[in-house]
Amino acid sequence: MSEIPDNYDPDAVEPQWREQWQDQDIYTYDGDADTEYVIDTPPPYPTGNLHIGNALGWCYMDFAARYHRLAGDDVLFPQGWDCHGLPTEVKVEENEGIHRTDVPRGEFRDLCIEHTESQIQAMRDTMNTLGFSIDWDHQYQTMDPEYWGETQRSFVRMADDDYVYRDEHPVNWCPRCETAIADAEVETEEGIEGTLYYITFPGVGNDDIEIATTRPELLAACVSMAVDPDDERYADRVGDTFEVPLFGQEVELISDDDVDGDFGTGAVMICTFGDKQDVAWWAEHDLDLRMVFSEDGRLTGDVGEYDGLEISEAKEVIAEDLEAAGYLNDSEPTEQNVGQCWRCDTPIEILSKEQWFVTVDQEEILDTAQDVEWVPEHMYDRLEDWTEGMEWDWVISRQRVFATPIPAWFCEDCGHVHIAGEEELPVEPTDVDPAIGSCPECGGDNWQGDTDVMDTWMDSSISPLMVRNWPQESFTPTSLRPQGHDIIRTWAFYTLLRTAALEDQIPWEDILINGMVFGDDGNKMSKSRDNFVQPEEVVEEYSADAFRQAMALGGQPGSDIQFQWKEVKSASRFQTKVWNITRFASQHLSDDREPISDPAYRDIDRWILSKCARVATEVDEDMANYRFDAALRKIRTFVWHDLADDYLELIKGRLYEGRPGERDAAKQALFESLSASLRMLSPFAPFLTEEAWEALPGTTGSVHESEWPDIAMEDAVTEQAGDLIADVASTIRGWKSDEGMALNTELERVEVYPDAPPEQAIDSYDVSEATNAPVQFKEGEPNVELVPVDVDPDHSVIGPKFRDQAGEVIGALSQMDPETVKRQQIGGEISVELADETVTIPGDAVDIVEEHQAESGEEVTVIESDHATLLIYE
RNA sequence: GGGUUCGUGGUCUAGGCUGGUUAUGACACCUCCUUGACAUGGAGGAGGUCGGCAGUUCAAAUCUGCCCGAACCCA
Repeated sequence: MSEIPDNYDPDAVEPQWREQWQDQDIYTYDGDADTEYVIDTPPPYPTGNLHIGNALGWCYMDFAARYHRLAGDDVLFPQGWDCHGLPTEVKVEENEGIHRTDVPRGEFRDLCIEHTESQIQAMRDTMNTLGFSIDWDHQYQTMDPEYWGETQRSFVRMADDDYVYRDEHPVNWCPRCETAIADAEVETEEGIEGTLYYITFPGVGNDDIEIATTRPELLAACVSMAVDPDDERYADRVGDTFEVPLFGQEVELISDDDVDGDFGTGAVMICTFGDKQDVAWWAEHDLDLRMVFSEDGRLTGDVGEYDGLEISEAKEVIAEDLEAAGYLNDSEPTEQNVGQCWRCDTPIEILSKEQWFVTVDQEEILDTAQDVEWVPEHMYDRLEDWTEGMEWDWVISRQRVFATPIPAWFCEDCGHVHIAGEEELPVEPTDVDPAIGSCPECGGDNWQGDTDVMDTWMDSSISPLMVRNWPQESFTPTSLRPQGHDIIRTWAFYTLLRTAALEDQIPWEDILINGMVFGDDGNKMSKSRDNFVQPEEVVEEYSADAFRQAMALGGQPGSDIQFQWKEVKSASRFQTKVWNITRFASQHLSDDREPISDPAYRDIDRWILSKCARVATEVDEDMANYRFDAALRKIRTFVWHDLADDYLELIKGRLYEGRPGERDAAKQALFESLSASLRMLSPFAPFLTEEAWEALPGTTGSVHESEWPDIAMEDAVTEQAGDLIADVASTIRGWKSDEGMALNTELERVEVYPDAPPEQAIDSYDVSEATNAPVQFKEGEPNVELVPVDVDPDHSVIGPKFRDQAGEVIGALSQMDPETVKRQQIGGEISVELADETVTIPGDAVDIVEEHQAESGEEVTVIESDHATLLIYE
């Protein structure tokens, strides 16, 4: 016996274990076990705030990590930080009141690093609060030279294999961030209000033509015009020449299938570049290149008086001038879709720039993706759609500062481009000259280090390699990649590409896509809707364990879930229940209890152990398949209903006043089933189960270092017997409650007539104790009137036999007198009269529902329970 | 416009792939009950045309098609 607190107080318990676990290093990865489970944890952007959506993903990882540890795997649960990027630069500029060009590059980088470190600390705190079993010895930051040096190595190797190349090509350009961005970083904003202008292009030696455009500011970049080849309005105009209004260049009308004849006037101008379609036409028809935008989004070059105007200004001024000059015929409001920078929502432009690219080999990426197990399966479709729709290679250079430097130099004398050798990495080419010394082309030594840096996805897309200690160790795929569906086209896509290119392997065995977390009102969480919940709030009000359970039960992994306070509340109640069960057990168990080799188990002991064994097997499978919702539900049902409601009540008699041998057997089964329950529950509620584990006499160490239950006690016959006993006990309990009796009211006797003859004699000891009544299990029929009350046809027998007559047969059966049906059933066959014939059905095609009824005046109460008829004598 | 997912009592959710009695559980609601782990508990109850329409079938929440509605991705 031991004394443990009456109440479970998570506010006191959780912080204490949090600290203790840190000292104990219980989540440490050994690295030399036979079976491993390695998580390619997402490196979040250090925003300083781990929001509830992140928390859902981390809960899933932690459930998997803790489960695999119990299952005996050597688990690696690392944590990285994707530090580089524009938001930090902007934040630092804001905080310091500077522009990034105001200070030397190195100094600006240092400010970014300092800022990032404080942000990481805040997020680590939240992760620890929520009890994630991260191995902090395996932490990485992409801004550390040890990391970005490897990003550079991956760049160098991919350049050697011709995946990386430098070229001039149109790229998406954010004029605010003043950098190239990849397709994946462009988001299309729908329904932007714009104006559609109808503009006359004077014919050169022929009639004028009218085009419609939303972007008059691009007239200076106009290099051609196009119509649908099937458009009869322009059938004989293709090949004619026209003069671009205001700017004067002459352009030719061409035809192309991609022109939408129904839009505007059916004629469009082609500019370099208004959008991707322009790029396609430009390439296909070998048109001129007229770049009129600067990197900061102003008109420049051959634009005459409009030089220096911002795009939006230029649009207005040029429209006015067109009108004044008589070229503008009409204008009307229109809705358009605009590509925007995903970081700052600025409409992007397309500029032709010399940049670094990574080849997108669609086939290689899809082959790799197909070898990965996608959970849920359909998420693979998203990747396939995106991959097949890729038109351009991945532009990886960015014109920024806080990112991995591109390890390359340009020879100022001859223009030769030199890429670093692996041995000189990590390298900041703007600070040092290449190891090669003089230029291999011209022998000069005027090197200009590349000031461009890499897309941050170049860092994070090697995360599985880095987790696997690449390149020191040969790469074997990690076990799990968890991530949100919003970054399938980026992180998942790039990682597949890179691992295939660098190591010709899959990056991970399984990819688990988590859904989004909505607010309690079903809407997307937002501060303005006042449905915004921060994980810390939930911990404060209830507990981290309750939060984790609510996340698990929100829905099956992959689907979006709704955060619900009521789930947290019910989880919290369950924890109280678990605590009380543990408290009860601890009152009866002692630390010096020796396990008995051959306990004198009664039926109900074998029953709870058999159930427990089956639950452990089922939950094991659910956990392995990432069905955390189903797993936790099964554990809860078992603990609450089988263990607490039924088993505990049934063994109280033995525990309080049983003979020693039988009492010890009950103790042993109680210990086994509770200990197994705590272990199965520990991935979901690590704090509660650790506290309970410690309180439960007979356990040692941490529950998180224990093993998955292995109870070889599954036995269908015993379960059937136990189900009957539990059924009888709870039926009597329920009846007493209905009758307004105390639960311990003494009864003269209860006779039990099982519906199906049990395969073994039923042990009535515990149920008699629990109900305070001698319970006798009888064979045959009770000596009370048995009244057939209903006919229950078996559709699966009658259906196939009578096919389209089945409905009629079932209808007729239900009209028959149950008494008559029963009499016939005893003879083996039942004849059923249909509208115009009589059919015979086998007796086993129906069940007769019968009720036992006490004849009036008898001193007995008859109750039908799930599995038996009970005769209660008071 | 294309693709994916989803629609189950008041709310959230399981089941759906593999069609067959009374459709799971939680929260809320109503009634009753302090019994030696637990009133943060226990016993019982009410509440559903499984989005709609058609089809396949003896039989559809489940399979098929169309429609309506929602979310996400892409154009």
